[in-house]
Amino acid sequence: MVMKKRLDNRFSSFSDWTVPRGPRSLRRVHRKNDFEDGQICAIELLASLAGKLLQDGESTACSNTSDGDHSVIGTNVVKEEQSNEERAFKVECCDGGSSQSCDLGLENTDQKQNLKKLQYVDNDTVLDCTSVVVNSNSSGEACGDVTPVIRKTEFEDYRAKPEEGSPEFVESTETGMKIVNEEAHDAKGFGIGFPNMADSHNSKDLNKSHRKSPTSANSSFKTKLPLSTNAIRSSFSRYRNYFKLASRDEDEKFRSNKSTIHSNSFRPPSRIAGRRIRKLLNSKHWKAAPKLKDCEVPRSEPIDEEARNPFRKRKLYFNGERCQGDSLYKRRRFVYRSSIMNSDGGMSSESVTNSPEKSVNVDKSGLAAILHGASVSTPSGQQASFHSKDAHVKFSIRSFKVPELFIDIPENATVGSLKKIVLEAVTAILKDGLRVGVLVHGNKVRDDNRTLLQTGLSCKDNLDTVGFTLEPNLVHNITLPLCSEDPPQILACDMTELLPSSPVNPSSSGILDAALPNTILTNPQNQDENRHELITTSIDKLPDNSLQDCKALVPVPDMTMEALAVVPLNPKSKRSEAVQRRTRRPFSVSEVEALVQAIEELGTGRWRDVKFRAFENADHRTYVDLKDKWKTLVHTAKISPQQRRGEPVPQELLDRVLAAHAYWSQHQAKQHSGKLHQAGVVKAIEGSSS
DNA sequence: GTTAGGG
DNA sequence: CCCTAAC
Repeated sequence: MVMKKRLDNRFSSFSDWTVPRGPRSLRRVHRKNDFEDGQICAIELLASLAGKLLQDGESTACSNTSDGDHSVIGTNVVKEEQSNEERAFKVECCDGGSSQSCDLGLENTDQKQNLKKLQYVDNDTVLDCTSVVVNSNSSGEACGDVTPVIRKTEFEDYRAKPEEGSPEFVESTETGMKIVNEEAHDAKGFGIGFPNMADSHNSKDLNKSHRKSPTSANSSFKTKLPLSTNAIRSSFSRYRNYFKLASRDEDEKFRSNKSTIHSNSFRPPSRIAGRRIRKLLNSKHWKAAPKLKDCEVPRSEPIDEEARNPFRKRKLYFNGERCQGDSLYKRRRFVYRSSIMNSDGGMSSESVTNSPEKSVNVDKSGLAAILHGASVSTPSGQQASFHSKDAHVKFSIRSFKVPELFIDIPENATVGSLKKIVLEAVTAILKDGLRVGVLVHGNKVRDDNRTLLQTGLSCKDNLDTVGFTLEPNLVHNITLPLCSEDPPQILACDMTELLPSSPVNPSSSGILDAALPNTILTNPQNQDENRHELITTSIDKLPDNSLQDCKALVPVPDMTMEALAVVPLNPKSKRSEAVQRRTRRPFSVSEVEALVQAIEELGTGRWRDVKFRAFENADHRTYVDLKDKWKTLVHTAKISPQQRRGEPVPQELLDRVLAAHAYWSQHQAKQHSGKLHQAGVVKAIEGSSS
């Protein structure tokens, strides 16, 4: 009876929760679990957590009245008190974490003293929930007992979809990334998911229904990411791979159920928006330093600890920030990234975006290194023979471009501390070891066995087409201590230089397609000359505590997609250009089909609607993109097949394109497009194509 | 914020 | 894809 009461209470409290943004769908999913098959897990969790709390209680002097309240649970007094607690706890964990963990909180937060600790535990728990893959050592934190359970449920939850039954799925981040990677390159991946998309076209309400009742585990992750702010993401950094693994393709390409896109308040920052912000920032640079005061959270960590490792504090900070809800979300707009360019010798605020989308969509990330003025000499003796050992190609790298860094630092932090942070971040990025990837004409050369000659890198003329990428050494990710939160940052480096014996592992060449774990850099210790070269700005020696105020320094891998895009090899083109072009993402046939269908139904001139209808969850596709694609599609359909390039679009689709184009051209889609027309369109199209 | 169209 | 004018 008591139990029932408690449960009821708990459930009702759920509905009262007002978690800002994305978390909703997330919670929905989790709640579903609770109701259906998650009961046991939840209870297990509770038990585990309770046990853990008790253990911790010994040292924290927190009383365990949890036993006592069973008897009074039903009383108004207790109830009210509880609700307060709940509220408090809610604030603590409303980051959109699993409802399970929140449940736990409710059950175990009888003591206010426990709140703090609980919060800590819960945060860890949440983190672990999302990790699944990462080592669970959890650095001996209180979550030790709890995480496994959560992990299990979470894992099973979404596991069913992405990669069922793959043992390695849970074994390592690296594996996860690989899997993602494979999927990313597997056209089938999309094909599998597409049916859903196609189906949705038949029902305008589908999206809505999806939102109302997410059915795929993917959605949970989908929403999860958007939820997190940069700061949050940084906290989740090491789990990024996991996210990717679970949802990247589906989330990105398929129409998973994201409910936020329509919401202005929580619209996944589109690139457009990002650019806008970026532009804004460019003009305002550091003025937009976030005000973190209201975000401050009680720190459970000793000062000296913070001083010792300033970055650790970030975790706490982020945990706290996650509680900020909307304000936090809004505030993220003020978070900026900065990039360090050796050419300038300084750093410049470059962009502010931190779209979850980006994090999800990132294909390539890293640090861009540009090799300017690469010089290549082709020995005269170089013959056509691929085995010529005498021929040499010489490269020289003049500069590297460091990838964007995400820095979240309080206004009152000193410039010196900022410098130090930047330096540490950069060094940390580099210290973890990098792999070099070679790009030719923007395409990655995966076969290490190919010779330069074969690759076309033996002649000067082709040197401009060579690019290099620095890939994180994934091995490090796996061994990262839970607390250190310092996943290696990915560097996309673009140098015109190429080392013949670059240690690129062909098998892992796909790494770039997996998002790198977002990481907070810590303890950059290895600083070699080369690294220092990256920053010409002198860095004042600061006392360790000078960093005390540093909230976070995070390399933001997710932005990588854009930031990492290999810098144009052509030195003359735009080397100093801060804003880099988005990486090209050719539309797949499935996407084209979705687009065509949407146009057939909606007509042209309603690109926003088309976006929401057919690409709502493809964050990397803006309606402008769709419009442009349609434009090219129409053009493609008009030209001869011989003139077409890229992935061939089925003639059937092109026919539909022409038909739809013709129809809507005539019917002024923009004005009165409606359901009335739809039937006609389809009809006309059918007639024309048959 | 969207559209439309040139680049 | 980007950029912008126009709405």
